[in-house]
Amino acid sequence: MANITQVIVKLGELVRFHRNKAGLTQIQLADLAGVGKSTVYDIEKGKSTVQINSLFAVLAIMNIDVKFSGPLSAVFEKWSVAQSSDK
Amino acid sequence: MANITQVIVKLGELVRFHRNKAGLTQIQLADLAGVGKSTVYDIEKGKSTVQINSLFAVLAIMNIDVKFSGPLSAVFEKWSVAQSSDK
DNA sequence: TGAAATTTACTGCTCTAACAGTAAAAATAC
DNA sequence: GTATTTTTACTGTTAGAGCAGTAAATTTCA
Repeated sequence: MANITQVIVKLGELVRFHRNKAGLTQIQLADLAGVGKSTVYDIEKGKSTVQINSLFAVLAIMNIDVKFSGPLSAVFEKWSVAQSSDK
Repeated sequence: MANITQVIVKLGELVRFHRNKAGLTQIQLADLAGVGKSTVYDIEKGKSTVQINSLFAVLAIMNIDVKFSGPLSAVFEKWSVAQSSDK
């Protein structure tokens, strides 16, 4: 699953699946997420140029969690908390 | 970590952290990812309107994995494979 | 089957993301 | 300390995302 396009398409399918199970229409989800109906359609269709705020707004409504993990995630997490306690 | 803005800001910090550890400048990363230098800057700054293809291209270079998980992810996975074996 | 609801696929319009270029600010190296 | 690199923060331009409206295609359901 390296290909970016495939990830986005799969993500769209995941959104649609959750929306259907939730019994929502695209328009209803769009209204809830505060985006246009075309945007929901684009996301489900796997359009790669949607903006992350639109995507994340939709994901939040569907309770779909996003997790990013790099090879240095653990190190970053420690560094991150150290940063916030700096003066 | 519910707030979308916070997630995006944190993501930008994660990218910057990985980039620094990799010893790359923003321009080098931008060239590798095939995006403009401003886009890398925007991502690291936590701009919420970057497009997912730009973001994912950068994440791929940094070997940062993206995982989406909703309450129905397991069900979706089964449904997904069932779909692909349909005629 | 046929009617209603939903999705798909267009439309034009507006707004802005992406971009390279540049310059100032900050960080790093010497 | 100064010079160099890098980052930050602007610019104007261009391409296209977002959007509501609409209509056709599809699905749902009685």
